[in-house]
Amino acid sequence: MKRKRPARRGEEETGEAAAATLKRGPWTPEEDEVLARFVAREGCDRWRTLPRRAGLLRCGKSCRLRWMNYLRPDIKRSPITGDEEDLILRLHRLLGNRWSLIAGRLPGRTDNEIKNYWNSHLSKRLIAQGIDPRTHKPLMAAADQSHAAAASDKRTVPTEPRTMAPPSTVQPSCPAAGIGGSDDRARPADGGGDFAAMVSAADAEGFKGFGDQLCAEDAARGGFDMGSASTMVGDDEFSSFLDSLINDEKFVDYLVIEGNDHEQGNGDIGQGDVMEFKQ
DNA sequence: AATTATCGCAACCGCCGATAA
DNA sequence: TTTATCGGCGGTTGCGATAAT
Repeated sequence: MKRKRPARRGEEETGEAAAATLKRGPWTPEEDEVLARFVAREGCDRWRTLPRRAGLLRCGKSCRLRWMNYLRPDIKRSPITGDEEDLILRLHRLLGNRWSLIAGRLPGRTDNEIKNYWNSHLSKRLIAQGIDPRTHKPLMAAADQSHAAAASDKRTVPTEPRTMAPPSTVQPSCPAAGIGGSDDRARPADGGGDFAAMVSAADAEGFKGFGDQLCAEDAARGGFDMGSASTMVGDDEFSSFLDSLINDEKFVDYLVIEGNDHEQGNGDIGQGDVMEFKQ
């Protein structure tokens, strides 16, 4: 069930009243300079009042976005490398469309950049190779699955509510902070990225450590929630956990898939399954 | 050379959970 | 306890650049 947004807030920042006074559209170099200077001088703790204090005719959201996605000094301008692309693929398979979480693992990259790169490059390439970019499974199997899912539920995306980590685990977004990584909410992957199943599968195939701990605690609670998990074990440990999943052989090998599953149509990527993903 | 289609990126929109009042 | 505000997120749109016809 969607929560009704308070009208006042929307009117304030994005509504017609604001549109009459606030500037929109592409940022000018002058605006960029004003914003960058102001953030360097005053910091970026209160985006809502920042434009007024800085003398910008933009809404706070717009300023924040411009800073986060373009003006921050630690942003990489270079094209996404093969290694980064590989990491994006693995992380997307683990996390689904959790772009900020994915960006948190790629220093210098923003969630918007990764999202755009995924939508314009990687998802198309996967489709061309017969792989469903949402599930990372062969398209035929994915189609079967979604068909089955549709029969029981109109939605293919889990309707679980978001779980946001406490502020203590949320990194600041000012210059000193890394890019991305502010999303510790870590919902289960949208559309087929069933993280609990994935962790269990990884565990069943030899993954030990956090998988055991998280699954056991999850079982006790009656449901797995990666957001809680990351909070529960702390950022460093969660980070290590993620690293271990990313680097796990199972996910390294996933770049190449054997033809068997295509024929069997079960879509599962198990041990020995190798998914072709070459440029 | 002109027109149309496609692509990629920047920015916006609407929603959410957290939190201050 | 309730309500308003805030920061942050993912999804979507708009537009300029480029390619194709």
